[in-house]
Amino acid sequence: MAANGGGGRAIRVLNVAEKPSVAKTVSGILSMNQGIRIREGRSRYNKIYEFNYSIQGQSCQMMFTSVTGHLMEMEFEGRYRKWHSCDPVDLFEAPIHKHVPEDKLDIRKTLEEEARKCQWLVLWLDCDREGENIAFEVVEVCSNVNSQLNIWRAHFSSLIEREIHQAAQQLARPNQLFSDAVDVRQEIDLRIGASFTRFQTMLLKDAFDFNFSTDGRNLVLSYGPCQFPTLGFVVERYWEIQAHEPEEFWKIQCSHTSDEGTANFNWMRGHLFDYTCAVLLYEMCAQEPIATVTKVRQQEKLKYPPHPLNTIELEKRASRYFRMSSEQTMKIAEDLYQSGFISYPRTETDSFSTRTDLRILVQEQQEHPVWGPYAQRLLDPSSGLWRNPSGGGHDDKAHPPIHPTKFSPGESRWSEDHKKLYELVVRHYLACVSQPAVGAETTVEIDIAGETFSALGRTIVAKNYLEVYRFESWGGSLIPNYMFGQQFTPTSLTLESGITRPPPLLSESDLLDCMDKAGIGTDATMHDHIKKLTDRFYAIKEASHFKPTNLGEALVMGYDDMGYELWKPYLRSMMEEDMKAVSVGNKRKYDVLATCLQQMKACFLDARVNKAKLFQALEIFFDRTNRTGGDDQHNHGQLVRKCDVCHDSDLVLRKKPDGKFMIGCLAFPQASCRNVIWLPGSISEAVVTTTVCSACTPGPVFKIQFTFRRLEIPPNFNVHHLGCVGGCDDIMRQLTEVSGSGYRNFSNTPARGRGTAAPSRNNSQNNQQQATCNFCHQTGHSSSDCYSLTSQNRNPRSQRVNSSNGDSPIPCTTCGSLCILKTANTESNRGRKFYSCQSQGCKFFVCWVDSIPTTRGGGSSSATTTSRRSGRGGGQGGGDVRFVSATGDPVSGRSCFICGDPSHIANVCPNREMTLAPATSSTVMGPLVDMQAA
DNA sequence: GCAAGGTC
Repeated sequence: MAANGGGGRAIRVLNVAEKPSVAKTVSGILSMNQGIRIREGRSRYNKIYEFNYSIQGQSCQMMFTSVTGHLMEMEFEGRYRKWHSCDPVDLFEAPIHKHVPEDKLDIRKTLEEEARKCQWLVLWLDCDREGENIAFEVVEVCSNVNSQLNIWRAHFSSLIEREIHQAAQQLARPNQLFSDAVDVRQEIDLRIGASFTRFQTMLLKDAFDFNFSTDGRNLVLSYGPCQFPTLGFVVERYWEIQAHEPEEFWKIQCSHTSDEGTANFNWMRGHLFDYTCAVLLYEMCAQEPIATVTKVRQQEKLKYPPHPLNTIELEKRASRYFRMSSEQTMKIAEDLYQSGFISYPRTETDSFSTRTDLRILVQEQQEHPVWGPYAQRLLDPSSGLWRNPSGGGHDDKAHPPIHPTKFSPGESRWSEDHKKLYELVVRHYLACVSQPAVGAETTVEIDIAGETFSALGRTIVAKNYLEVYRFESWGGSLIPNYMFGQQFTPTSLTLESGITRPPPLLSESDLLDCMDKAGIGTDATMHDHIKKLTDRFYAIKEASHFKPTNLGEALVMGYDDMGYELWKPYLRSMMEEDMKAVSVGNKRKYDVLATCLQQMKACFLDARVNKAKLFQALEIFFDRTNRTGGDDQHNHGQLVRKCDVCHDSDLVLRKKPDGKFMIGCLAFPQASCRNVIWLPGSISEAVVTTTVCSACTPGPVFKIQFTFRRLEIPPNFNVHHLGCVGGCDDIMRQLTEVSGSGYRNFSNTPARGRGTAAPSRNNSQNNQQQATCNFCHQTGHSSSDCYSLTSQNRNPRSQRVNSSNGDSPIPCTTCGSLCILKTANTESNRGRKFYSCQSQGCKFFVCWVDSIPTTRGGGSSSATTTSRRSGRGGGQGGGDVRFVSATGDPVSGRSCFICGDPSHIANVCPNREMTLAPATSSTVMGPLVDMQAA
């Protein structure tokens, strides 16, 4: 800032912070807590601090107050605020303004009163884009009552004495570009959110019988650029789980027990999906089961403490360690912050400023009965426990990482959640400034018949931070000592099977992670978006994991079927990039707004044309109602043109309760305009498009895509017609003459080709309450639980494996349910057929059909119901059995190592059963041979 | 009855 000349009369300076706590702290620092007076403001929370200060030699009488976040809200003007006042598409252009909402009026009043008395205004808002935008809101309010104000911006990134004084002495001007970027976001969020929310709510709410309780709340099917991608993550994972087809794999497991203990050796190949290959390798090992130690490596390993805590980490860890929801975490954290026990809880920063006195925070914790002794050792230089914390690379330049600010052994008013969260913040902080845990690791590799196995042993040499950070552990076990070149016989060598499992549903921690990576929401709002999913009945939380409801899944499915990625995070990411471009001056605010809104409007109109996709998706899960209010969009109407009679309101396309279409003035019946165009009664569908008629004036007159009922129009007319009602369209005129208008049809002639069956079709097709399934026509389950619906019809995205129609199911040897023949579509096994249990709880993989033993010479390659696992592996016929590979070739020229017969391999040897342990779900062949005894 | 962003 320019110097203002020294001395002279003191000027009055109004200082405004983003929150009361900052006003208080900064006032304390600048006044050095001397001569400070506190006045009440109009608002209960926002006090006014008065003190004297000198800025670049200029004496200042400082008035320091605050707002509470944004002072203003963006809103549609007048009639557009009412849901039925306009077509939702109008919201892309409807006039908007910023205003101070009711609950902020007292803050505005304080600012106005103070601003009138001052010459300068200094803005101490947070140093981020939102802060800059709030700064301009404050400027607007203050300038309205005092246009002479000299306006300055203080830049500070932490509430540290030196930095605050520096900020006060180096005032700059507020940055309009930063603020513009936020204006862009606000406007886009409002227009997209309101238009899509009204559209889908009015379209679907009454059209379906939502068979869940709304707890007396009004059902709103909201859309938002943050909430929908958050829902998208939940649904996508759910689909991934549904699409998962378990695949069996095989691995060789080796263990060795000596006087010193047991070592479990893992196969370096991990596991193989090819059974035959695994058996071959296993046979080789089992035939020459001498293990030779090929490598012994001992090294020191460090396990580092976590980075300092930011909001997302706090939420994730509270969810993981205590199963606390992010919403509850933030509520408790806010309370702890308000009462002074922890620092500001909404921060992206995960590294401490070098100027922070880290030790003083530890000193305070020395008194604690549980972790106090650790804090004492931490401060003792001879313990060597201290370590300057490493940073995680994030810095919002406004707040430090979350850390304890005041010692407490636990307050009497604290809930269990308060205690847990305070303990987490303290222990996390102590861990951050501690040395990493030290472990001694021993890796031993052995070779058996050319196959490599390895075992890991670990002992913890120094726990260090793990002593205080009880939430983390570092498992490890001792293994016997081995020497390079040493040979031994394994205690057990088994071929084991496993089955690939689908990923779990998203936990809150996973969801926060997805949002963080995709840039959905901010640290202060992420938990709100998650909560919104449950509030809107889009998702439920079960055992700390999120699962989409039918409603949530159907909405995502509907948009997905339209081909839109409105439920994916890309839109938000693009907006974020545009905002950055605006904030650095690379793009202009109005250009970004215009482009984005134009694209979104086109998308909205497209979505409306394709609304049948939404209906189809919801019909899968819910019954249709007979209520005509279901398609409010049509009842309200889509804009066709400005009314050419009253010249005030709009002419809109409407669908009447009897299914006929008409175009009427929006002013009717409230106002007197009765302008109406009756459309042919033969129309089955009509949707206003974005195409503007080039002939009709005054424009724009939007063309309408009509669909006619074939039997009700002459054969030489097309059933599809892009028509205009402005007077230029001869086809429309002829069709109106031929089939009459909807009005005449309604009163005189019953419409042809129409019955009352339409609603009942849906009722019977989708009634989930019935005991008989509407899809497979079997009793005992509803269609929503029908397997065929789950795997194919209901979710077109889970067709990674297709059920084969032509083959009969076989009984499951595990659960008694039915196993059905499927075709794999995985990369490694594409086209192979296999049996798999259809029971959701069982998921038993039976076998690859092409690997099932066949009778030599019989030539049959058809699938049998034999299960390898059951030990009835076709081996009853003695040596008359062989294995065939997927290509039909013999897999090996080797003899059976059990009986020596060259016609088969050991897996199907008739003598094998004598050596087999009873089949279990995880161990197939072992322990095959007790090697020590052998 | 709509969004997301501040914050109390």
